[in-house]
Formats: sequence, structure tokens, C-alpha cells
Amino acid sequence: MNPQASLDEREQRTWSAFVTMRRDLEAVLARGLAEDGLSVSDFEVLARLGQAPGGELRARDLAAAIGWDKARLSKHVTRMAGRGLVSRREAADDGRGQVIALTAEAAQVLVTAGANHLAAVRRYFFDLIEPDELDVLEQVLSRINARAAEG
Amino acid sequence: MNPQASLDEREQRTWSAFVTMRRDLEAVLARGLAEDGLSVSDFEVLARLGQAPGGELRARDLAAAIGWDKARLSKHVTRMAGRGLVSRREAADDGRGQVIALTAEAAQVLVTAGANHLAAVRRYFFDLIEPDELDVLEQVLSRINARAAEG
DNA sequence: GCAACATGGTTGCCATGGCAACCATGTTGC
DNA sequence: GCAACATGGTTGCCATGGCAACCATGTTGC
Repeated sequence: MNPQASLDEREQRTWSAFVTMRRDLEAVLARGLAEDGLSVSDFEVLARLGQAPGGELRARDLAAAIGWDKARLSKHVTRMAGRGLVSRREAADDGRGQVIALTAEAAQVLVTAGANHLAAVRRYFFDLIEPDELDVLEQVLSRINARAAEG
Repeated sequence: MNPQASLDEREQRTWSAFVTMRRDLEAVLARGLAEDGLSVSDFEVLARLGQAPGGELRARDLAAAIGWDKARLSKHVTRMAGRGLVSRREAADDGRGQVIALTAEAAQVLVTAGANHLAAVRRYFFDLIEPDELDVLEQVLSRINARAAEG
């Protein structure tokens, strides 16, 4: 049985294109970041820290901001700390808490990698979308995210 | 430095929504498949085999069809075979080749899981997209995929 | 002010995935 | 018909990620 039997032909085509896009766009962006020595996950962490005041965040808040499980963040931060990209210290106001901070080295890496990544996002995404198409995309994305969030 | 500095506000918002969508839609679909005992990867393999004549494909062709590295397929098929979802045999016409086939049990699982997955794809994706928006999406996806393919 | 509960993080276990090395079989050019 | 190359798969190594169990610290209700 064809599991897509009750999608019409156009929907099947679109869904298949969507699945391909998810895979290939991710791959192309990952390759770009890899040239600066970062994985997509590394970059998510660094970019978020870079946006935070002082370049640091509570682990809890960082995890929430990038949508990760706390276990995933804990383990990833351990690896990144080993590479000198982040540092950890205890939270002043909560005996359980950890504050994760960008290192000076990571701040440098982020400048370069961020610029390159941005160029890639332009090249592989925004350059291919007309303004009126972007309107549509925004609408659709917001509906999809709302529904996914409600479960 | 904010790595998104040269995206305008609307682009930043859209990109952020896009990243969220990739993560959350994937997660919601994965949870659905998990209820039928399958991972997204399992389902990709089974669905493709289910579409093939006789429910079987050369490993090489299966990997190409779902866009996987041959090593990834090899290892995943080993695990799936261990769970009784696929079987392996040598290709008649190529001493190097393996033919991967759906088992009878997997064909059953695929009927149920396929229907459930399809319902989820409707609920979390197509139900939220108007026909004219689907046109736009198709166009944009095809451009993005073409560019990602050219590198 | 203490028991019950909530929150923040870490660790272990297991499945997953990328990449390179490897091995075996096929194919090609001469 | 053989050397060089190509193709098809498997394995090893390492990083990654989900989930549950666990431990420590905070908070709440009484």
C-alpha cells in the first residue's frame, strides 16, 4: 500500500519536495559551518549566546531558547567547553544553576562563521524568494508552528 | 556580533520561524510514527520499499531514493532486519549487490503506520495551506532544491 | 520548619549518522 | 586478459540526541 494514497498528486509532489528540502538545505548549511569548524548545533549555541547580554545565559534559558532538552544541552556544552568555545560557572543566585558563557575565542569564531552562515542563508534561501512569496511563507510557517505547538 | 545583522527584521523573523518549523514539525511527525513503533528513518525505508514492485529494492537504489549514504543504509538495515522489518538477500545479477525486501510483518505495520502518518501530514501541514499558497510553496521549494543540488 | 513537590543539571544507555578505510566484485582500456 | 579504476556494501570510530534515572537545591502548603 502506498502510504501517500490519499494525498493528491500535487500534494505528494510538494511533500516530497519538502522532505528533500529539509534534508538538503540542512546539509548545505552544515557543510558551510563545518568550514569554520562548527556543527549546526555548535552554531545554535554560540549564536544564541552571542545575542545575550554579556554573551552568557543560564543553561536552562539557553536550552529553552534553542528548543533543546536539558540533557542534550548539558552534554553538548561539555564537548564545546572541551574545545574552548564556552565556559561554565555556577549561577550566583541559584545553587543548582549553571551559567554558560562565550569564550573570547568563540566570539571571534562567531564573527566569521556568522557572516559566512548568513551569506549561505541568503544564497540558499532568501535570494530564491520574492517579497510576495515571503508574505505567504510567513503566514504558512506561523500556522504550522502554532499547530505543532498545540500538539 | 549578531550573525543575522544583515537580514532585515522580517527575514529574521521568517528564518527563525523556519528553523522552529523544521525542528517541531519533525518532532511531531516522529512522535506519531513512534506510536506505531517506527522511527522516521524506519518509515522512510519501509515506505520506499512499499512503493517498489515486489516490495524490494537493491540497497544501492534504496539509498539513492531516500538520499542516504550507503553506510547509513547498511547499518540501518541491519538493525531493521534484527527487528524483523526487512530481509536481505544477494542480488542475482551482481555478486556485490544486496536486495532489501519488506517482510510480511512490515507490510502490515506499514499499512497502519502509513495511514496514521498520512493523517498527521494532513493535520500538521496540508490542512494549514490554501491552494494558492500551495502553488507558491511548490515554486519556492523547487528553486531551493535546485540551488541546494547545484551546491 | 518539614514533607511533598518542583526545578536544574548530569549521567548512562542505546540508537543514530557522517566519514574514511576496507574488502569484494565488476568494468574498461589497451 | 590483465592492470587500473569503478561500484556496492560493511565496519570502525567518533559525535550526536532522546529518554529515563538520578542527585542536589529550591519552593510550597500546612
